[in-house]
Amino acid sequence: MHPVDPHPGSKDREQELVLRPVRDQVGDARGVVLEHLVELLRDLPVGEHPDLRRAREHNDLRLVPVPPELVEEMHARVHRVRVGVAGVRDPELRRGLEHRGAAHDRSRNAGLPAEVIIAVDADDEPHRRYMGRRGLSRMGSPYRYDGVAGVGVIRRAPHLQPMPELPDKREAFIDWYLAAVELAELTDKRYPVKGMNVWTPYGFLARRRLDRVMEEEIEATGSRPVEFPALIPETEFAKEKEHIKGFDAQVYWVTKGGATTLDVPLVLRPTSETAMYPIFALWVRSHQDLPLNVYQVVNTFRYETKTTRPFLRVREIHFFEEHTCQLDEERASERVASNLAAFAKMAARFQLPYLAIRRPDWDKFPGAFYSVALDIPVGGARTLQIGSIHHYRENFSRPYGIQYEDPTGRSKFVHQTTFGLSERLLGAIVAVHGDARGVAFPADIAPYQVVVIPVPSAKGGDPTPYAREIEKVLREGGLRVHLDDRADRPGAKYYYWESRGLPLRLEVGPREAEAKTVSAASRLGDKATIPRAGLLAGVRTALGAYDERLGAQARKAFAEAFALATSLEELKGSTTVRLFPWCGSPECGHRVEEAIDGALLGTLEGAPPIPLGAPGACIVCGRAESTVWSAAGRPL
RNA sequence: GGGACUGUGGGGUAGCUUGGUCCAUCCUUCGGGGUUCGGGACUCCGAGACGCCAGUUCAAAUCUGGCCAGUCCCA
Repeated sequence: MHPVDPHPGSKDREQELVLRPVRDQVGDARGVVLEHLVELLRDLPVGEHPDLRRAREHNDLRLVPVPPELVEEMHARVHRVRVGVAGVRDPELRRGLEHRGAAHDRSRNAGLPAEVIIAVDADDEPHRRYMGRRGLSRMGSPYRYDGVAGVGVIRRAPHLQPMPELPDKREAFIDWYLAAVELAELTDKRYPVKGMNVWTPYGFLARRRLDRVMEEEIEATGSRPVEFPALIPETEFAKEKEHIKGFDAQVYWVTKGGATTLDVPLVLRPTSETAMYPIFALWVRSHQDLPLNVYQVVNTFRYETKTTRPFLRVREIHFFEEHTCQLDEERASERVASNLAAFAKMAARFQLPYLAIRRPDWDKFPGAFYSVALDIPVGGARTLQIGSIHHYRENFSRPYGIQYEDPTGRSKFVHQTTFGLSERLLGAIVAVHGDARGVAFPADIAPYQVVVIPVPSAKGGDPTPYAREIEKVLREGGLRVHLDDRADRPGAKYYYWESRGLPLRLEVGPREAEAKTVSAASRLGDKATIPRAGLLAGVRTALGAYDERLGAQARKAFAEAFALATSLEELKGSTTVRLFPWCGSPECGHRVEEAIDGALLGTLEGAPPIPLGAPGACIVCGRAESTVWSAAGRPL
């Protein structure tokens, strides 16, 4: 009998094996096992055995035929591995292996996270080659049992098995982001059109919260909802030259109705200026019709050529767009300011710190007089534009003929503004608030603010009625609450809801039922006991405190995302978004973009996000007059 | 727009170099049973895949072509 350990190792030994660091595949428990075996076999005189060499190179020892001359060697090392049979369906073979003290039955191994088969065979070439592929199941009677030396299996220590983890947010942001979004089930990206994803119920609930906040805050400034059609005739679309130039490459065309080719091709709106403005020309007649402030929340379409990502870059965009017509340039500028103020209120509800920044001329919205972008830092020097506000002056009103008669009877063109936001906000909330456990929603956005989790116990009786009572009180108090009464273990539910960003979890078990309390735990780990008597107020307080902490955390990270740059050198390979004085000249601006290998985001509207004095000499040309604090980064 | 690479159950993967032992591996997931429940339990039974279409071949997950989808790099 060879020296494979016929007796399962002690608990301690198993744990020792399991606790070895996973080599490179996060969450791949098999990696732990393989690492161990690689180690075992590291010193084997592998010689010219290609299979073993390959196995060693690829760290894949799962199906390695071991040449006979190495058998003894190997077994001398394999003693630390618990040996069993996995995947062996042939009863005769299994019995044979079991007889040699080498097996557990298949069913006991079915749940294993790892399976390592070390088979030894001295038989003919084809046999040697394929014996492993079918888990040895074909190695019954037709083959010589003597050729099989053993099948190695490492059992896990169940409570110590590493659970799948998200990629590191700092090291691999985009991987983390995609995994977090997927884990939270905010979207289903398996829809077979690139850049067009399905809104799942949970994701839709979050989106609807975002929409509500946007609608409430914009309506508070006197804007009213409208909805324009999705298709725009080419003839209208083509009226403003800069605008079409900017969107030409990314529009979807509708060229046929049934089998008939359309006389005038239709554009699927990439944005709605050209859909609305011919109608605005009809709506606006006199100065009494102004201002015209309307918004819509619709889907727009852009044929993105870059890599699409859920919420961040999509081809069907869930778009909030406000369009206004104002009496004159000054009133339009005031509207821009009003939009900025409205966004500040929205952002406060999202707990999102942001940068309002005026884009350089070469990066403004196609057709705009100027553009103010809303940017957030998302790690390193990377930034994400989450919205924009544009002043159009008369650039659109002239080609579209949007004129009014002023009080003196003179005809004038309106000055227009727009304000755009999208589901990128949801991506931003994920990006900013999410952590190693997944996404974290601010209370105003969370699909559910509170989830009640009953904690059953054999001795304590059924807590469900009490849990229902809690749920009812909170619901009647106006909270978005959900009772998770699935037949799962409480711990599993905790992880589930944390990964989905739930702000506040209420644990309700026999102890709480007895004491007439609930135990609350926030997404940030804060715990509290809330008395049943003051339940609603207590929950509200906890939610408020959670939001406050979430916001504070975000503001801290926000401030740390910026650093002053005093020379072009410092922009190169920068690991933060950089702030610096800029003279405003395009030449200097482009030098900045080259240096940071990204974009000059523009000039700050308002105070810098970190304390800085008055801007000094331009970072590029050294001119000291009329410089402005500016920012550069690498847009995502 | 140019180039390279990839596509295996719901998710992640093994197998592909060298076509055959593959009615395809493992983890997870899902359905059912038992047992359990205060931080991802265990256990038993079961379900589920070779992107699509052609071609080569006695034989295709594996080779070839086209399409579709995706990723990366360059513009």
